Formats: sequence, structure tokens, C-alpha cells
Amino acid sequence: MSTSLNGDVKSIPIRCVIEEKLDHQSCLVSSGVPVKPESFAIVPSNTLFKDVVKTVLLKLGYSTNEALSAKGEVQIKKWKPLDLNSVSENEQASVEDMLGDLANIATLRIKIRPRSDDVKDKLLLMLLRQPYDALASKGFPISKDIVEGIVTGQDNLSEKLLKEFYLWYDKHINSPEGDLGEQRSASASKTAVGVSAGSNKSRLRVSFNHAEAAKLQEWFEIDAQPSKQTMNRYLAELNEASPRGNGFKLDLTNIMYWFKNARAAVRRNGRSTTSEDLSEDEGHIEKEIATVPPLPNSNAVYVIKNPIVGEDSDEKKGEPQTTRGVAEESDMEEELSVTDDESEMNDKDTPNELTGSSDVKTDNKKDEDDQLESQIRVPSATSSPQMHSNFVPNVAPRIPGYPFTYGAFPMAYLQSTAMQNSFYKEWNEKMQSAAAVVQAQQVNSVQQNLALLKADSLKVDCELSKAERQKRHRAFIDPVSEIPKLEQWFEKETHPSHYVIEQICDDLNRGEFRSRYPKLSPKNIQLWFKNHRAKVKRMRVGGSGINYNDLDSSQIKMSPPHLAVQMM
DNA sequence: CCCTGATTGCTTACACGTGA
DNA sequence: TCACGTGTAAGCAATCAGGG
Repeated sequence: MSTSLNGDVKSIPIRCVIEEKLDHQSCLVSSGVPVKPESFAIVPSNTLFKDVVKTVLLKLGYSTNEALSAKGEVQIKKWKPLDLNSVSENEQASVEDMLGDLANIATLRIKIRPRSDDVKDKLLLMLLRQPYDALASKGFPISKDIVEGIVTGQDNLSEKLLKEFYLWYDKHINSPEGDLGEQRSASASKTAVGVSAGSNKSRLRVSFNHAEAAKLQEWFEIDAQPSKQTMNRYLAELNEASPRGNGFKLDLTNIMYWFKNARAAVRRNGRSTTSEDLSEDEGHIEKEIATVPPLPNSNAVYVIKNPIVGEDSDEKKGEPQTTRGVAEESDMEEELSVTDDESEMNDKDTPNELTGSSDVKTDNKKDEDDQLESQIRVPSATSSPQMHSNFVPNVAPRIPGYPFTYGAFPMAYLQSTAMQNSFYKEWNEKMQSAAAVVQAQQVNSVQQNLALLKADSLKVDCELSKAERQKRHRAFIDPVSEIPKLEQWFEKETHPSHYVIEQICDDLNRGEFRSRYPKLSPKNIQLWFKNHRAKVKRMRVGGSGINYNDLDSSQIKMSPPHLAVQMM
């Protein structure tokens, strides 16, 4: 990649991404850091690597001040960016030494303080959309005089006001819930599509509701590879049929991805269950269903009450019950667990594959499960379906003519009320005739396996004590110095990017507390955010619409301070 | 018993390679 | 160039499990 320059000194093109960011936001990481498009800077190959940021910025026309205050990271491909200082300890290493062979795949990510133009641009844009009074009513931190001064180029924001401005801007303009939110592009806000690579935003994930999944399933069975035109038709139909909140609409890519993933799932299914794995009879069943379009997202299994085993007249007959899956938030209250009798076929004495749900277990059945598990358990396989499948037959019997495994089928399939009566009646009839065969196979297989296992399991149970199983280590996060910080970050950004997580992690690890205790890893931070999201969501659901912003730390943080410290 | 960090399984999104 | 397959990252719900 190097080109000759002046005979001896070569030059190297460096791909750069420059982000404008306030220094003091290092502890208030903004989700809306303005990212400039990628650019290239040609720098002499003998430039000292430690000076590369400065050199690049000067080449790109930034001021010396900006160049000196900037910070840089090197990113190879899409891997985690590394701080320049951590890449090389050799002060004399040149750009050629460090990036000579990596120029094609390395990106220099540079963070600089925003130019005053940035504030001015933002102000002008906001004032175009609403009068100053409207901003002021939302607690806009800058006085009218100063705003006028900035807009006319006669004034600059102090460091303090700059910080307040960006905090306000992030809260009211950048945040998705921002009351004065920018008119984002239709593709960004009105659709459910993920964000482009390299963006700081976390990807948005669509959950198809049951009705949508049912339709997609239906269409998939008609044609697993519909044309774009057809998918556009599906899209229009779905968006019309199931309007989402906030004008949120599905995008064609969502449909495309769904079909793509569905096809992939079909292939996976075909591969995972070979005829060799099956007994003769089981193989027969599989062959019969081989011509049936399999469940697209075969992993999305909804456990329903067994219509044969669990004839509970008190329950809504045929009402599907979910234990997990694509249930959306609004569906959460409707989620029921499998009840005692009805879960008979779903218990752990039957193959996991029967339900496809590895964790289906109710409190009522827990003791029985434990007893049974103690008979057939292998160490460190307590919740591994793969391990279970070593001991129970991978039957996954399905009813000919239906793409669902016995004991489980997509709840979505029942969402269409028109389908419910005819489908369920027919399904129930076929299920009854299949049930006897299936049940016999299962009992047989389980008995055989138990017999085979008896000696081994006893032996193994003795050999491997509980202590030898992998022990979980629990990270300890200081409720005094660290939790408040995390909460502050959470309030700002509930889905921080990897980069932000790294920053948070670094920041916490620099704290005094971490000098005495083991460092946190980004994984710990990621988990904290994940669990905190779940917690806030729980509180919202349970507390009938509590807004996180309305909660203070004491309400969110209910756990007593931990004293013991045990790290991963 | 409760809180919360950690784990698991599933679903959707995306990157990349390959072949027509 | 495009469509497609494959692998995997990322996110979520449910659950487990350590520790006060």
C-alpha cells in the first residue's frame, strides 16, 4: 500500500473515523456522539506512531488545539478498538512499524472535542423547528442572549454551559424518548431495522408478534423463497394488519431476514436429526414428515397444554401456553406456566426435544424433577439439552401433515381464530392417534436409557462431587461507589455499545474501590446492564407504569449492601 | 427469602463467502 | 452484481444460584 515519496520516505494511507466528543463526557458517555464519515489521511511512514493522531488531524485540517487534545484508538477490522498507548510500548515505533502491513484493515478512531460550529449548527436546527420559548420551557440551559451571541458568531459557550448544553441535548433531542426529538429519517425511526455497521447505537431488534409469526409461517409454507415483490406485499399486509406503537413499522429487511432465518432453521433441522439417530419407528415418523414444510423457526417452540393428557375442563381448552419465545411485553401477563398434570408429557422424564424448551419446570414438579434428575443426571449437564439428548431419545415426533413436534407447536399458529377451530380439532385427533405410539416409544426409550445409565450414573455421581462442577463466581459491584455510576450511565443509555461498555469498565476499574478488589470485566458491565434492564422492566410491569426516570436510586436499588467479595 | 449476577436457549440482524 | 447460505453477534425471557 505504501507509495514512494521523495525516494526514501514512503507514505501510508490511514483510514480514520473521527468522533466529536466532550472530554468531560468520559463519564457521561453520549449516545449521540457525532461521527464523521470515514476519511483517509496520507502520513509519512516514519511518523512516530505515538504522534499519528496529531499528524492525521493536522493533515485533515484540524487545528493544533484539536489535534493535541484528541485521543486515538486503533481498530483492526471490526475487532475491539485498542487504545494507542496499549498497542505499543515502544516510544520509537513508527507508523510503518505498526500499521505497515495492516493499512488495509486498520482504522484509526479519533475522538476530538466538538467544534463550536457543532453547537451553533445544533442551535440553528433547533430554533428552526421551535421558538426559543419552547426550548426554554423544556429547561434549555442557555439564555436567549447567549444563544443569539452563538448564532451570530459573537459568543462562545463556557466549558460549564457546553456540558449543560450537551446533557440537555442528549436528553431532549438525541434520546429516542426525547420530547423534542429530531425528525429522524424514516428509515431510522419509523422502521424496525437495525443500524448500520460502525454506528454507536445498538441494533434494534424486532419481535414479531404471534399474529405476524402465524402469517409468516403460513406464507413460508406456501413459498419459502418469495420474490421481493411478494415480500413487499407481505410487508404491506403485516404493517396494515398489526400496527405497532409510535408509528413503528416493519421494514422489508425484517421480512427478508425472517425468511432467510426460517430457511436456515429448516436446514439446521434437517442436519441435526439424521436417520441414524432414530430408531426404526422414529425414522419412519421423521420420513413421514420429511415432505412437510418444517417449522421455520424451529427453535421457537411454544409449550401448550397437552390436549390429550391434560383434559382440564376448567382451563380454556386449546388455549396455547407459552413459557418463552417471541412473547412481547404486552403478552407477558398472558404467559402461563405448564401446570402439574398437563406438563406430564413435558417433564424431564420425557425428552427435552419434546417441548423444545429446556427450562420448563414448575415449582410443583420441582421435587419430582429433582428426584428423577438425580437418577439420570450427569455432572455439569444439569441444564444442557445436548447432554440430556445423550440419555433420552431424540425423538421429536411430529404429526404427519403438521410441522410441529409433539407437545409443542408455535403459538402463533393458533392466533388466527379462523384457523383455531379446524386446525385444533384436526390436530387433536391426529395427536391422539400418534400419542399412544409416541408415549410407548418414550417410555421404552427412557426405561432403556435408565437401565443403561444406572450403573454409570451412580458411579459418576460418586466420582464428581458438587464442588467439582463448575462453580459460578459472582462479581461484586460496590453499591456505594459503583452502582450509582452505573445507574447514571443506565439512565443515559440503556443499551451501551461495546465501546461504551469498555469505557464504563475502564472508568470503574480506575476507581479507588477497584484498587482493593479484583477488576471488573466488560462482561460484568454488560450483564449488569442486561439485568438492570430486566429489573426496570419488572418494576414497570409490576408497578403499573413506573418510569425509570421517576425512580430514584433508592427505589431501584433495593438490595442490601453486600459485604462478601467474591470475584470471577 | 430476596436481590441480583450469571447462564441458557431462542430469535433477529448482520457480515462474509460463494456461485450463477 | 445479486441472491443465497452460513456463521455468529446481539438482545430478550426465563431461570439458576450465590450471598446477605
